Amino acid sequence: MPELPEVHTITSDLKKHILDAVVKKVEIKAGFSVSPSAGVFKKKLVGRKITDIHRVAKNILLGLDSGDFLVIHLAMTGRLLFRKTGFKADQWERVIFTLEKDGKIGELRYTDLRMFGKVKIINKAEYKTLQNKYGPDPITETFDHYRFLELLQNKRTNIKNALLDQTVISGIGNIYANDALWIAKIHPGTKTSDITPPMAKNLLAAIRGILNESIFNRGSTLDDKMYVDIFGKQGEHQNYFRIYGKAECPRCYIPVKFMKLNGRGTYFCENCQLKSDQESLL
DNA sequence: ATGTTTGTTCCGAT
DNA sequence: CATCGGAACAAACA
Repeated sequence: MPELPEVHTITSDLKKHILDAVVKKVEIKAGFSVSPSAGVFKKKLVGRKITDIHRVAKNILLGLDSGDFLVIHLAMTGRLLFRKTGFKADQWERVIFTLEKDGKIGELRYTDLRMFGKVKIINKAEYKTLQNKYGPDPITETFDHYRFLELLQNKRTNIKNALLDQTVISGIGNIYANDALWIAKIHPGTKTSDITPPMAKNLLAAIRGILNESIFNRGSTLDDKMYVDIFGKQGEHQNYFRIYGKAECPRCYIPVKFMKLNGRGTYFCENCQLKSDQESLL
């Protein structure tokens, strides 16, 4: 479930609590695969110190003193939970990392219901490849709406699908794509070729605004409670959704339209989110 | 029981 | 040949 704000929240909390910790033990539960093989994975991890923690797109990266990186992608239902040793078992445990910091022992638990998430060790070269895969990060990189527009113009799809394309702009998922388009008053089905410079400018500002607001609110926890922070606490941003999951438009108070666009649930207001061909009539 | 789900990747189609 | 979009991945819930 996590998108950029949720991954950001987890990453910054990890940085506060487990930076400089040493990995004492790694347990991989039956039925879950890590990369490389479980044996190599453990060998590259046990005894290593975590010297750097940051986010790349929706990936959590833990830099090790060996130069390798532990990469965790939570996909739809992954969680990272920081627990005291002996704390009751969590649901859907897949990998347990035992850590020691300042003489204190704790566990970082990777749990994942659907197991779409990825846990792997990569080297420096693979880290470069990972970084290069992604488009600009809307909150950590400085780029303007001209560059954004250029990236969009290279696509032949609708704007919502382009926002979800991590090679165009990274970190946005379905929820924030819906809300950003609503804030920018752009119809999700608008062809990227119909996006004008003012639209790109508004949209980039909307994306940055909504992502930063959600980070302030420590991310969004939906009804299924899948996203929680490393201490098991829910986010608050679900209380501030604009159009995602809504029945009526907060601006127009008319019923929200729902459709499937590229297989993803898409909410929009047909009154205030205009397609560009309609916009030209204004 | 069938349909739905915050993400990504693979493969067939265009 | 590059790009797009649907299916698949797996499990719980309504």
